[in-house]
Amino acid sequence: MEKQDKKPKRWSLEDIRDYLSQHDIRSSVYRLKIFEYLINDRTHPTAEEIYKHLKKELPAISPGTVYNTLRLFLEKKIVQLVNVEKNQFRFDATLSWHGHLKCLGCGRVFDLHIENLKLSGLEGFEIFEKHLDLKGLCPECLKRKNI
Amino acid sequence: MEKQDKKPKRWSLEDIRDYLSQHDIRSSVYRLKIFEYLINDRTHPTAEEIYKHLKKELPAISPGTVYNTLRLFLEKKIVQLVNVEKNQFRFDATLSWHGHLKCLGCGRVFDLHIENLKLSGLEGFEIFEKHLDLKGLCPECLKRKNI
DNA sequence: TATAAAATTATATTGATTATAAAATTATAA
DNA sequence: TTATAATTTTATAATCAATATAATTTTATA
Repeated sequence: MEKQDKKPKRWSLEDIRDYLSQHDIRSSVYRLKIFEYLINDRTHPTAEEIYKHLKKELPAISPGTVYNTLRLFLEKKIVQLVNVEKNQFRFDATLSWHGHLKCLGCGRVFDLHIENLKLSGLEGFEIFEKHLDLKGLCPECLKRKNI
Repeated sequence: MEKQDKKPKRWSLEDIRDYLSQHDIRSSVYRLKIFEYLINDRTHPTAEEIYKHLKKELPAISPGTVYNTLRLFLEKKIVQLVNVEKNQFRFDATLSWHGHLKCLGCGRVFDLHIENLKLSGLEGFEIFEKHLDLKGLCPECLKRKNI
C-alpha cells in the first residue's frame, strides 16, 4: 500500500483549474469538484459514489453530469479506470504506474507500489495501458474476521 | 506472449468429464463443450462468443445455459475472469498466474508470461486474486497500420 | 446586450448479465 | 423397469450501470 504519511499534496481549486486548462478542459463548478474529490480523497470512487458525495454540497447536481464529466476526463486522459470491479467503473486521478487492491471485506481500494515487473514475449507489441489489480483482505478486515 | 509451439495438451471430452467431476460439477453435453472450447481454443471468449461458437454445432443451446455454466465454473474456480474488457466478461480456463494483453486493433487477447513481479506494502494483506491486463497493439496490427 | 457555443438536466434507451418459473433431462431407489 | 426427486435447460422478464438524446441553462465573446 502506498505510504500515506508523506503527506500527499492537496490540490486547491486553482491548481485544478490550471490543470484542466492545460488539458483543454473548460472548468465548471462540477468539473472542479469532481476532480478535487478524485485527486484529494483518493478513494477510487464509482460514478455513483462521486454523485452521492457531491450532492451533499451541491444538491442540484445530476448523475448525468458526473458520468459526462468522467467520460470527458477519461478522453482527455487525466483520469484512469480502476478495474477491480466487474460491474462498475472506478476512477483514479493519479496517473503514475501503480496497482490496486480491493478489500473484499470493507470494499476499500488500496494503491499498490510496484517495485518490479518483468514480462517476456512482448517484442513487437506496443503497449498503451497496464493494469494490475488484486483482490483480497486488508489487515483490519483480517483481524476483525479472526476475533 | 505465451509460446504456442510447445504444443499445448488438447483435452478430450473424457479428460474434461473427469476434471469436472473432481471439482464437484456434474457433466452435461453443454458443460463439456463449453469447457472444451475454453481450454482447447484459448481465445478468452465472452459468453456471447461461446454461445455463437457452440450454436453451430448444438443449435438448441440457449444463451442462459452459457451464462449459467460460466457462473458455475467461476464458483467452482475452474475458470477465471479476464479483465481486459470493461463491459463484458471474458473467460479463461487456464488458471496459472499469467497476464493478458488485448490488442485494440484486432481484438484478440494474448497470454503474457510474467517473469517477475514484486510489490511492496502488502504486509498483513491476504491476496486471493491477481490480474495483470494490458492494452495495446499486436505486431500484425502495427504492421497493417504502417503500410 | 445579443448571439453562439458549451454544459447541464431530465428522460429514455441500451445491453450484458441475472432472476424466475416452467419444461426437459438425469439420477436414484423401490 | 418405473416412479420420484433432483438437476439442468429454456424462455422470458427484470436489473442496473452506462450512454444517448433533446431541451434548458449557463458561459463566452463579439
